[in-house]
Amino acid sequence: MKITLKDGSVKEYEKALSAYEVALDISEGLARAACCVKIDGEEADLRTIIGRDCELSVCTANDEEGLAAIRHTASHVLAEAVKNLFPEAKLAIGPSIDTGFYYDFDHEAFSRDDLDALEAEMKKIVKKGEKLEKFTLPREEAIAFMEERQEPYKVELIRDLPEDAEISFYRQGEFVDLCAGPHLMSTKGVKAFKLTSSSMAYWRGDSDKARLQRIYGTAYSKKEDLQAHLERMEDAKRRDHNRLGREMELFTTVDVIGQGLPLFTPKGTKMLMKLQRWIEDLEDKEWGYVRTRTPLMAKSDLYKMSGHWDHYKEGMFVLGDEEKDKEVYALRPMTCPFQYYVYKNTQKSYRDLPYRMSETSTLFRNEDSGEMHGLTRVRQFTITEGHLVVRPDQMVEEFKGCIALAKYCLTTLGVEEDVTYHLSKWDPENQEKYIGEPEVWNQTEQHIRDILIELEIPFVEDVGEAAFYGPKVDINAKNVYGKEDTMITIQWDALLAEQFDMYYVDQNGDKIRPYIIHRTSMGCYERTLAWLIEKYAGKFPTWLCPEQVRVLPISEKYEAYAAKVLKELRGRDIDAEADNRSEKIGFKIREARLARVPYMLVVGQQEEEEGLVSVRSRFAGDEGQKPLAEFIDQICREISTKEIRREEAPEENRQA
RNA sequence: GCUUCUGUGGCUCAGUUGGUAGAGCGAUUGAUUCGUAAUCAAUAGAUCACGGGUUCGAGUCCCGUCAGAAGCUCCA
Repeated sequence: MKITLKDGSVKEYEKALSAYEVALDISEGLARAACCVKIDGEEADLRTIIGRDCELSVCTANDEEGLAAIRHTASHVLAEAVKNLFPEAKLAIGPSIDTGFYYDFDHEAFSRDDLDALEAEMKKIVKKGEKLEKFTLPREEAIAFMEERQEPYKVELIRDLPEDAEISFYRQGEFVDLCAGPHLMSTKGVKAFKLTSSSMAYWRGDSDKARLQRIYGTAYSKKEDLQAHLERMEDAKRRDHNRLGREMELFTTVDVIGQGLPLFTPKGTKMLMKLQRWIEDLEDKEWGYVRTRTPLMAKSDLYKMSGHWDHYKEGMFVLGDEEKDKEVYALRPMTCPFQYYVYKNTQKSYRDLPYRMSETSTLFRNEDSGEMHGLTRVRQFTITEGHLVVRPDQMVEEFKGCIALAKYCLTTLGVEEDVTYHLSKWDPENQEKYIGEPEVWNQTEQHIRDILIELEIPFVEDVGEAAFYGPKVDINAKNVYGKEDTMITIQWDALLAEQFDMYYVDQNGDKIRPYIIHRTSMGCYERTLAWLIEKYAGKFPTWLCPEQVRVLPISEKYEAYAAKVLKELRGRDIDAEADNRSEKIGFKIREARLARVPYMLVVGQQEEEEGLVSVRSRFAGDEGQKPLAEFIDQICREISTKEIRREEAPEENRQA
């Protein structure tokens, strides 16, 4: 029997032996560090008996798979600890996840004190260092075994396994759990762990099923790694837009105004206006868009026509009472039908297409109260919304154009490397959720796939994420805690024109149904701002800063000169302020830094005579003296969006 | 919507077993007019989220409402 190792070398053995024994044969150190193995690319347990030729690689805590095995074992240790301290708790499931692991229990809520007690109990279990043993049972015996132990959730899991599946269990001391593995050889390998939080979770993720208590934790092979992880979480907390954005006075919320309704303060508003002026100019002057302004509300009739009244009424703010009032209105949750009527205002010829409409559009969605979060999930938001009405033969080119525009926006914001592209497809298993024929779906999905491949954009495909009228490209970004949000979406719609009776007249005088692209270029202003705050930790590119230059006279004597400098800066559309307080200059510099102002101009006697200013920048510190005019030109270049591709920011500003 | 946790001056937080509030930063005023990470002093500012309850007495205990956080579910 020949076993090929990761480095290409080959080991030969007479008879079958376990993966662990192979690791031991390679080196004792490796055997000690080993967490699991991959046999011909398949993840497997160290206990797996190898009896044939194969490729074997041993995974340690440095590999994704190895770390997962540690965490998975940690979740079993947690389950054992829970069973020890709370014997009445019922076990559900306990996998490893990106950031650690969790385990769900049917039990009353766990407090922080409970978690601390459980952590202590886990330490005891790890110290005992029981060996984990794997064994399998035939289906009926497995069910009987878990019934006897009074674990109804486990019984349900076994019943749902395929008839021919091997049903495996792991035993550590007294504790036994249904589990496919892989696991460490002993609980001793769970060296550094922490229970981070607990919360409710639904059995099988279904809000109609039982409510369980989930305990989250994280585990590493070394204390230092755990420490580093906890520090990363601390850093994330400092970048969190919901905290930093308030601290920097970009936005606030008020109890009596309501949930999910942020107020933008002058600095935040300035940033939003910079984004808005930039994107509107860009779309209109360089990408051929026309601008619309449509009502924020409409009669219920419109939503009945679009289908929203039946499918989305819960998500809308309805004004009036259907029972009593003759007419009921609702705030709009999207712009689509409004812009369709702009299109329909005049008859269009094939020559008029593509007809690209864009609107800085405020939308309202009545999200459930638990869904709101900072600026990323709100009840009122503004989006660079647009609909392109195109001839079928223009569809591919226009769709490409929308992706190119989105990419350009991301590049200008300096975040193009932080996104992932998704092709969101329909779910053929669930056809009643969508309209249109399967062939059309498969065709359009293939078109989009071809476009992404042609543009050399890496992407993943998600089943069941499409809109009901068509597939889409979603561009997602992660927040500081690793949670993903959609920033930009571009949707292919070959169906809705029919429902709204939209058409154009072709060469032969026939009325033809156009296709529609629903798209955003820069996304939703609130969400984009949140993302920028976290990306740059508040140290925005100069062009986006609400305050770009702060003028600091070293004493009152130079206030006149400072005023002159300020006037010249503002005359060139630079956002500048002067700090004329009678504080020490060092103090004023420190404050400007804390406010994350990118440039400080320290002005005093010498400068006034020679027309110079002393420049300090947020990134580079003291840049020395230069003529005022030269400095102004430099800043103007830096804040011109036409010249921006990417601001060079020091390492500390980049997201991990 | 569900589960848990949280809610004290503008901000960050302290407040021990129930005895009617404290710090730092910030703000204001005065002095200082100063060259690169904190000049000195004084002053103001809190019905302890809101509404009930227990108690001789509640920031502290209980219930409800509102708001925030984490997670679940949802995001057409």
